[in-house]
Amino acid sequence: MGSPQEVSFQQLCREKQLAMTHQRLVLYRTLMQMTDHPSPEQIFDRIRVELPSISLATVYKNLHAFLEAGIVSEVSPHHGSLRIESNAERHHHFICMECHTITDLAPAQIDETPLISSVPPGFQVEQVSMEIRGLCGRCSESNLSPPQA
Amino acid sequence: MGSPQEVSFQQLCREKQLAMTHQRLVLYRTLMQMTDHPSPEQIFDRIRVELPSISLATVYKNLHAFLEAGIVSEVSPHHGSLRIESNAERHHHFICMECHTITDLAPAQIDETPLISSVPPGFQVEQVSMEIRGLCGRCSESNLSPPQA
DNA sequence: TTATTAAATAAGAACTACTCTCATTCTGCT
DNA sequence: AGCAGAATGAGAGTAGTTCTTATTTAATAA
Repeated sequence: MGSPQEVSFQQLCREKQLAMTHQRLVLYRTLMQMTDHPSPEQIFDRIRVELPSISLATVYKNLHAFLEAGIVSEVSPHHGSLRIESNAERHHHFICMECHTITDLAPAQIDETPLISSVPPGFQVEQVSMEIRGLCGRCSESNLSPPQA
Repeated sequence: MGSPQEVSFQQLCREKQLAMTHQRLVLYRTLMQMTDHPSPEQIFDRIRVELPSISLATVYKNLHAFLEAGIVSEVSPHHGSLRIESNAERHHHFICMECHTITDLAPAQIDETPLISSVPPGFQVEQVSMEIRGLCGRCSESNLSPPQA
């Protein structure tokens, strides 16, 4: 008992107002080891080796708890459903984290060479796309307004 | 019959080796009007106003046909399932269009100011992320190898 | 340390987004 | 017009995710 990692996770839970359960500790340890952007199912499969009785719903619920607490983040903000792009012009996107709408951004002159150079050898680049995440005008406003009856 | 749009869509279908059906024409027209990155369900709801008997499966099938033909494209390459990011360091992603794996890219020095300036007024920027789509090393290789028994 | 209370868990039902199957209809060619 | 292959509609089937509820567990107070 009391490995450095376990101690720091206990602290993290206290900070984020989360109860420190055994399941959460194992999930946390597993996530820190899986650096390849796993899906909930992949995480579940790996955790079950160590904790055979854990439920998939617990994995999902705690992933959401960790996401809300900022302990981990989400790579793809539109995993819920396919989104179609009919604008063939080169452009970038603004994604609202609240209402999930996607707004096209006017094409900006950006030097992408340093980015493309960071691609490992053997990989084939087809398309570069940039996205900004945040709050759209509408959601930004409604978040500002004080809670009133 | 024979509006300019209809004629050009007929041509497009011929180029892409797709039969020109009434459903496809209406879908195409609808897509060109919806510039807000709609989901298949939203597209279906809108098409049904004009074509009440169309089936959702037809919308999905033709969206895939249009995607393959390059008539439209897809905004989010990971809509299939949630993907977790445990790397808190600032970095960007390479997304393999074949096997859907996500590879972290080493942080590159890029001037993002022109991109951030393109955000409409009233929007709140929280995070800028860049992704490169293409083929990872492994998929790149297996695509090159000649088809043999 | 134990009692209390609120929160977390396991299990499986339910729901949503999407795909498949197949009988019928339509398109493109002759 | 006639034919062959492709597309459609309807609904069943599947995968990923969320909800519900009874039980267990953690955090706090006594």
